[in-house]
Amino acid sequence: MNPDQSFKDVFLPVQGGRASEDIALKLEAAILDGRLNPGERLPSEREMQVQFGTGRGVVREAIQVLKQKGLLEVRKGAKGGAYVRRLNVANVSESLALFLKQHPVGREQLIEFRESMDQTITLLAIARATPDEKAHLLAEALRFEALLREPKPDLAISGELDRQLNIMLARMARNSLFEWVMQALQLGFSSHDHALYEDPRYRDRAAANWRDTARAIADNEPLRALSYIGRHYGLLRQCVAQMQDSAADQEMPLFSDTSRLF
Amino acid sequence: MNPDQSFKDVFLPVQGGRASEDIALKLEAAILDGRLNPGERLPSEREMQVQFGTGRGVVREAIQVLKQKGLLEVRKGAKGGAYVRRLNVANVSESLALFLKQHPVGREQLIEFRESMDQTITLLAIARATPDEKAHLLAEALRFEALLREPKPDLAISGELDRQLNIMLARMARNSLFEWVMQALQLGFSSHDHALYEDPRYRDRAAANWRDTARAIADNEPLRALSYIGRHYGLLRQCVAQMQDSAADQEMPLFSDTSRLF
DNA sequence: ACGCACAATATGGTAGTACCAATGAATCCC
DNA sequence: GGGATTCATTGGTACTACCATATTGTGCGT
Repeated sequence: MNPDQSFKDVFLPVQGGRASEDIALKLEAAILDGRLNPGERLPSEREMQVQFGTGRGVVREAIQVLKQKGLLEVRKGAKGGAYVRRLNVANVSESLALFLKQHPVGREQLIEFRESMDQTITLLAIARATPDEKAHLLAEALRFEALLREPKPDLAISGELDRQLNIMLARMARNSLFEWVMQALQLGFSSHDHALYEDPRYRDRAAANWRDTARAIADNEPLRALSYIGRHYGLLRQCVAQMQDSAADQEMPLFSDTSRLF
Repeated sequence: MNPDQSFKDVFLPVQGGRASEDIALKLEAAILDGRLNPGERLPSEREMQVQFGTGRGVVREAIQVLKQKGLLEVRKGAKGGAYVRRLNVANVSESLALFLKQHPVGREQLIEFRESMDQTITLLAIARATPDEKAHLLAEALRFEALLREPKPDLAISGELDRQLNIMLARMARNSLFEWVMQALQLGFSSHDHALYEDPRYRDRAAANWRDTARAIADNEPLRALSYIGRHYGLLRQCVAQMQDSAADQEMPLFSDTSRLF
């Protein structure tokens, strides 16, 4: 098949009703099956307008949709235009976070889910990760612990490090799905863990627990590791329950006036 | 990240660069915090065009984005317009499926992930589901088995029933996250299970195994249930491996997982 | 020849208008 | 009173013009 021909096939006039959707679907299909690769640049809007035989508006709307999906990146100015982009988990996380905002899930459900994932991840990591990786995880856990023992630890940095530890562990499980799901959950809901390290009463215990977990993994002790995982989530449950109690009087104001929006 | 939430600002024209994004963010925020509820209708495009002080194009683009996100549903004609919609898992599944199309994950990784989820789900379901639910699951599993024992079973119906069984089981775990994640995975990747029921050599065994699993759950026998779960995925692994052998000439690279390290 | 300011150009972003298409409601005719 | 017709509302599309911005080229001055 002539690559030029297949490339030009993407930009054919649409006949159906919803022109912008058709164009978006054509472009998406072209990207997904490799006729358009990440980094490549689509023709300019005015050019596509001609090649699709439509107005510029529908081309723009199609580009908007694909941009929102994370498939395109649009730049202004000369040599600008729509560039094919490689998807990353952030798009899935965003979609998931949006969904969970309309379908609020209980804290306990979220903790429970993550706990079960972490258990599996830990077992897989012990079985599959290299000794170097395990040593590195332990070293990072120790660094994390030392950082949290500072008199005034930087919570932003420590939160990021905690996130990194989780991702590192998930990666050691040698199954991208665990890594991605954990990442997606964390991107939208790191607030709970944040609380754990904010409170000085839990901070040290949580950090020490991370260290023990990493050591158990490095020592190839699955049951001990699982025990520490359970302890981590036990602390988390205790912490969020306590925060909920102490902040019981703080009431969120209700927004019920739709008239002010327009 | 921090849009100005002063309520009066929504009346004013946008001054920054991306007007359509601003409008989309405003509307999304209004939907998420309840100022616009599912079923409600937004003003017409021409009306919003005036109220936002912009052209109609940017309003349309904003609506397109929110429609793509699943937050709006647009109808034509009189009494048409943009209606606020309640999100469902399908949007997350779609996003996940799109991501996985650009980051192909190995069959084994997918099976492994689902197996670990199913194990947890099964344990939770045994502990939490009512006897009625367990009896119902068993009844459906028996119906499923009977259907697959027909001389020429309808694979479309049986596939749907298998999906229903999985969702039912996930629901019995009393944690929506498991249900949603399983649903999201199934919506995009039911092809593997389909293969299991296509091959007559595996069909009967897989169906009988579903029945045994359901019975073990109904009998509150967690270890036996886990054993059957393992057997199910063992069959699935064997089946897809066999199909891969028989179609060895058709090679598809499953590992493009060469993501860079940070 | 070099470098910096300035102009030209390409391209997305926005505004505005006009018209088409579909849909539901009001109206009219039998 | 009921069915067909007309009408108004509203999204869908086309076209044009202009603005904002970023890259590229050009020319002037040193």
